[in-house]
Amino acid sequence: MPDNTWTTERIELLKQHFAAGLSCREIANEIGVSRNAVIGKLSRLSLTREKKPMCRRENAKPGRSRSVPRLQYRILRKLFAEATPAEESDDTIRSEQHCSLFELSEERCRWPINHPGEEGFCFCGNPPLGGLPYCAGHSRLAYQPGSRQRAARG
DNA sequence: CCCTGATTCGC
DNA sequence: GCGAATCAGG
Repeated sequence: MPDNTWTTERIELLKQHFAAGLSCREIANEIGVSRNAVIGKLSRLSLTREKKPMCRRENAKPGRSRSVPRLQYRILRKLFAEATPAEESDDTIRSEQHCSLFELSEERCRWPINHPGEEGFCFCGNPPLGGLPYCAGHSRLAYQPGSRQRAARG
């Protein structure tokens, strides 16, 4: 399907879906392109939604709002994600001896796998380094300054 | 954290 | 012209 980009047919679909009130995500999913592609094309066609999906710079409240740090937090998150692509993750570390909370011992790595409360939640269980609660790989992970426990294994 | 639309900028 | 990256907000 992805032969040519923005054939007249696709532009037609774009306009129709846009007129139908579909979100850019849905339009993109329907046509088979990325969301940014849809938005970019719409902007190029001067078809931006000038309605009120949200107002830019509407925050006129003094004091009660602290929406500044989130922006930087988002950027930092992406920066770390890029700066640490091949970093050792708990997914990379082979933990063949997963154990539950009650099966933990001094001989088992206490690194959590998956999110607490989740169905697959357990612990690494690998043999730890001397004096440390984690195995070699997870001890290294624990010391990573920027990477908190990104235990999301997918 | 997720999402949205809008703009920028390298290709 | 295209769209990923980024920005700006909910």
